[in-house]
Amino acid sequence: MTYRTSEIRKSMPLLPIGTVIQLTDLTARQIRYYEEQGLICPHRTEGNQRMFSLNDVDLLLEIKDLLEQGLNIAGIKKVFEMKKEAKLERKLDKELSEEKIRSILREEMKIAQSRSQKPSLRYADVTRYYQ
DNA sequence: CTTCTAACA
DNA sequence: TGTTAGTA
Repeated sequence: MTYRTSEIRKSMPLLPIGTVIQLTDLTARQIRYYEEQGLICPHRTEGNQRMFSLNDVDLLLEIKDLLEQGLNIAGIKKVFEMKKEAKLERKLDKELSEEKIRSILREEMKIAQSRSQKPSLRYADVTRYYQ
């Protein structure tokens, strides 16, 4: 299973608030309040009922943990924003390295083609990973 | 019976 | 944050 499909599963809104209460030991009041403060954003059904994903549960457990460590809502917001920035940076780094790999493969193919009309074994290997 | 919003002794 | 009232 790919990383992306597992992320889709974790983002799928499946749990009603009652289940989340059991999973987190938070009260309904607390969960709704954290949403009101913008820390979480659970999906809503047609009947306006909240449906939480596994990611939402993880987020709530993290909120609970940070709260127990003495942080207030504002502090938690800052922590989340920092994580968001860190994710963005890692994404940019990843994209850069992938582009780097592609450019190397392009060079490899040029070299391989200039040496013979028939693709070399190495050239065949390379093309499997290119586009 | 569960969940939602709004309000407050 | 707890709790309650009145809904859906």
